[in-house]
Amino acid sequence: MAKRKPVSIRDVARESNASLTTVSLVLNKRDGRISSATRERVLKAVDKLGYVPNRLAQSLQAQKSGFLAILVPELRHVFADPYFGELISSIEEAANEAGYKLLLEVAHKKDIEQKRHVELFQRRFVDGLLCLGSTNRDEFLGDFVGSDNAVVIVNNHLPALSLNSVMCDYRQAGVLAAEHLIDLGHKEIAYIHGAAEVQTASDLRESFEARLASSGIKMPKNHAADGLYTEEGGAAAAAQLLKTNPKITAIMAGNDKMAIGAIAGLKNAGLSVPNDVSVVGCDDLQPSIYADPPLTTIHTPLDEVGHRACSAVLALFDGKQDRVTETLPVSLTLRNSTCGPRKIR
Amino acid sequence: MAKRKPVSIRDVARESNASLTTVSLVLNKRDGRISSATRERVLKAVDKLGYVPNRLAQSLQAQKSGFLAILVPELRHVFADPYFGELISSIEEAANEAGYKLLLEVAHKKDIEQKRHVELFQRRFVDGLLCLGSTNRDEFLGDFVGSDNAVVIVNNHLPALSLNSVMCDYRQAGVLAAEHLIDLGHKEIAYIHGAAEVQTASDLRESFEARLASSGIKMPKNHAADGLYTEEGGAAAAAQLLKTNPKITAIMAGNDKMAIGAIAGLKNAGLSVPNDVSVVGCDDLQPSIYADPPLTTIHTPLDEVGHRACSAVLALFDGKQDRVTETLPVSLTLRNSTCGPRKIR
DNA sequence: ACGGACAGATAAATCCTTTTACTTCCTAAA
DNA sequence: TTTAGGAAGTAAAAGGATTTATCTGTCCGT
Repeated sequence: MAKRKPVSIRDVARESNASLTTVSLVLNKRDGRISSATRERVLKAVDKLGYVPNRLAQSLQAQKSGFLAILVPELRHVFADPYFGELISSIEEAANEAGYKLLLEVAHKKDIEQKRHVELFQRRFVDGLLCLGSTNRDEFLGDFVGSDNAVVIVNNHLPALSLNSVMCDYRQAGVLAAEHLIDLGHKEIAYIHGAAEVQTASDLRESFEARLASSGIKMPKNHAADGLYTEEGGAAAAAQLLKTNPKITAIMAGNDKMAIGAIAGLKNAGLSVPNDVSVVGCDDLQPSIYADPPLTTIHTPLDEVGHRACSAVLALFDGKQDRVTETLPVSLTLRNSTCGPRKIR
Repeated sequence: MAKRKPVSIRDVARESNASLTTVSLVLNKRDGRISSATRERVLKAVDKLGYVPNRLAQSLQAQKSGFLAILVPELRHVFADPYFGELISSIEEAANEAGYKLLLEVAHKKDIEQKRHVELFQRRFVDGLLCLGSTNRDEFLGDFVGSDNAVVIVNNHLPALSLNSVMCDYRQAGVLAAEHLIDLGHKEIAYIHGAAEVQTASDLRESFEARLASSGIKMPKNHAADGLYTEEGGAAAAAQLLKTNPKITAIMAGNDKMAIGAIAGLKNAGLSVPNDVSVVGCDDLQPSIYADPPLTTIHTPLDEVGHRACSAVLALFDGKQDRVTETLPVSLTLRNSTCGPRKIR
């Protein structure tokens, strides 16, 4: 299988007895000044030779790659996480729509150390970058502050760095979740939180606690536990919380994953959800539908976030916009993991 | 924020009073014939100007893009599916290791109609292509047969098309699952299958039924139902199967997703898993661990598949290999969704 | 018959690197 | 003194497209 030499615009020019310029003009429909006879000749040659323009040459000349990169953290099987998956899917839709292709970038430590993330732009790999799962610890993102690179933080924001972002309103999420539990009559409420270095996680927790407080419900220190953003962590946290504080009747988790883990942990401890303990999640990803019981959770419009983030990064690249910070409203999705508190224990 | 003009090798040459060639030689370490004084001058200039080579120009000249594409089917939220996610993660690892970047391609119908998948190569977008979730209906893959493009079908094979592939042994999977249920003493066994146009799905089913048959266990037509490769489908299929054939004591599902759905469907119908009905899945993806009960399933080494598929596509591109068909062994992962059949009903 | 306008087409520059094929200048051997 | 050979370096081509500036003609008006 010898590699056939690909046809170039030169071959088309020769075949059709026209100049490179003419061929290029015809192909790019800037052919106002080309006679239809010539145009036909050129198109026939293109067809005959099966010519397709080499996009490396095009990009080199146009000074744009036509690629956007998606940067995800270096976690085990990160792409198998439906949170990232849903975002990626929606970004892909929008990118495809706009004629862009998507590059996958994992923030491998060694790449970051070598400033590969900056090279992504310098070396013309991409026109824009969408950062998923960023945390306050990702200092390398500072390299983009003040640069003219089109970078958008997706579904998060970093108070320490002035960067563009498109995200859900996690403060509103906290309020909605709190109000739901308050409305159901819960008083002894616990919280399973994700990593503190994720700003939206802090936002969620703070607003949740603040809303409880404003209704006179206090959350002591020992009513909070770290769920490590994993099912295992959620399960362990739930088990421990109820062991330490048997009076707890409801648990809010920082995301669906931990909530689902929490349900498993509670069941394991012989408790029934929601009859003994109500559980609320946050994200509303597909697995929450198939949880047992199906999870009551805060719906975050990740599709919308993905689409807007993609539009934003393109607007930035095109210079149509200078700065983007969008916050999208969330809502409560009621399923079967919550009910009123048990009367007596 | 005006876009700064990027530094090119020209600027470095000027700054260091050397020729383009010299700079290039130094940068590419083919500098045997460059004096160390000159080398130093060049490197200093590179450093001072912050020069990084433009990879579009490099790729254009080298006639290779340094990209591999991952082609996935056009399914809603395809990236949120942990099956694809796990494969993508492992492919990414291998690609990164080899210095390659990954491009995401969704097989959108309109793109396929326009032969965009072939253009991926013709236009030098990628050096190789990894096809996930392909089916016997994907006739467009025929465009790659006999071409010199580096294309690998990942975790599947297409009998109608002579293409490279790396996959798990789904025939062995069927045998292992069947033997497990036979060993437990089951006689009334049902099957929830995925799409018939997925070859490995047929392989799995056929070998499963054949193994049962060789132990004298027949599976009548009405012991099989389509689970549509979704949780919902699995749930519906399980419910229907048990309604029609109340004597069924075990169900094998074509993948974990349908198995988890089946468990939900059975529970919903008031049946207990595994005490009333055993359920076996196939894939061994993360959610199967957190199913309730944790799912007994066939472990398919997707990580290994991803790694090997990536190596294969690179070997093909480099011309080190002409044809690849690998089949990797699977194993049974025992969890709690199976036990012996209930005695009486 | 001459200048201007316009249609149709093209040569050459540009984007940025790598690589091939020299050119110079020395040194050491004959 | 010539000459072969090595060391150090560079001009130019190639890779494939787009775009700018320019060049022929032709036709019209005066």
